[in-house]
Amino acid sequence: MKHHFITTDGNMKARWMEAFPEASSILAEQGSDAIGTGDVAWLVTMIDDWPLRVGELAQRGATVVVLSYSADDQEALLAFEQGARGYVHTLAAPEVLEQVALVVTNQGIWAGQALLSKVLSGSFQALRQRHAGEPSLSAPLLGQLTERERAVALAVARGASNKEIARQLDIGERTVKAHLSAIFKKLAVRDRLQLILKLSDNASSRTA
Amino acid sequence: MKHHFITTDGNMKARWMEAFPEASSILAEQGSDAIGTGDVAWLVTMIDDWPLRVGELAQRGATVVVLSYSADDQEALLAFEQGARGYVHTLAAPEVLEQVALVVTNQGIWAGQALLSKVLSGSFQALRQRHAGEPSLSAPLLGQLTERERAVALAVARGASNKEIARQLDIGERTVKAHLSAIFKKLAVRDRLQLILKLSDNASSRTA
DNA sequence: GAACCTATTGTACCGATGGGCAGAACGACG
DNA sequence: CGTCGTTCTGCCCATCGGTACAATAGGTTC
Repeated sequence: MKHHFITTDGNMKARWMEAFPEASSILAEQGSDAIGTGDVAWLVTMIDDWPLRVGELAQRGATVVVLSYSADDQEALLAFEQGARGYVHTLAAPEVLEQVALVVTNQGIWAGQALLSKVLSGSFQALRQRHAGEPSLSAPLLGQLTERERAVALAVARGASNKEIARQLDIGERTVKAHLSAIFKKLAVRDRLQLILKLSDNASSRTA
Repeated sequence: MKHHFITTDGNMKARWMEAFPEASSILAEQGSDAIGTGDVAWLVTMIDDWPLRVGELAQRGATVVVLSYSADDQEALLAFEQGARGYVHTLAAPEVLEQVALVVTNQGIWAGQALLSKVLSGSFQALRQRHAGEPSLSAPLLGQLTERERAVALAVARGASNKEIARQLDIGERTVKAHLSAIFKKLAVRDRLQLILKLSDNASSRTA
């Protein structure tokens, strides 16, 4: 496993050498033939078509880390979209670079804290909606319920109370509870709150 | 910061002990009281309601890593959806586990390569849309709330109970109720159910 | 300083919720 | 015919959720 630093001028930063004394320097104009599967390619964003290069390298089986002077979330996401495994500041300390290498070569990713929290908190929502269109999650969710349970589940998803559901379906409130208990168990949620969240996550693509 | 391995049988794998000699073993049936804020909770998917446990632990401020025998993207996604910071194979080597711990305790996430490309490429488009449009999904709604009320509202939107919110914000359950009453009045909803629906409605109508 | 907002917590009440235990009716399957 | 799954219901009980009626304390505004 080798380290390659791909730059526009072929100049290696001192701290790069410090972190990886064996690393090679590659000019952006050069081809990527010297980079093999499993190698780590460090690529700076000074290169005009760096996103393309990232994709190309990732395709070849290289582990790509993008080095950027800016801490731009959009840029980072673009990098990851192209298949990069890491996104680090160009001026990162040698110890950090070693840490990054350790992580990315072991199936991890490396990105800034701010970006990660965004990805985890916000974008997963959208991603789940994307997956919801497939018959993988949404259909099996309601599909594993009986007809009556499904009716109750949908009523709950609208925010109805047990009493309201009972009236709507013309059954006793106790029966609604019974159905709900079955639903909770089947869908592995603890209460109607979680059920709403679970359902709305998978239904928003169809109701919206 | 402690490491806790939560399993169905209480049996710790040898490599777990190797990676974290100080780690404790917790039975799935047991409560999570021994796990504190900042601790790392390693949770196996053998546990029936592991998604729920993940959410619960994450809510408590623990750093959750899901251990699974299968490398299932959907499962991993579910894990992260519930607030897990890592998703790693149950049979991962001790060195890998240590790396995972290092990453997740530093605000990083850990997941398999295949999933990451999916997640990040999806997130990229989601973030891009979001940044192009309004700054926040339900900004107008949350904007009329105080900082504390907003925190409570967001916790409710995740499906948290009053007790969980109290733990999370380190305040009394009674105080949570007080904030909730204020929220209900301001947003003109009758209960947390409607609040969730109102917040999620606002989110989907904007992205659609 | 008074008025006001915010955050915090208390006691108490009551309806809503979830589950345990139990039973009955019905259709399907073997 | 017996078993199983589904639907429906009863009673009881523990907990949760929301609110009314308070109080204390730290800020800001006028």
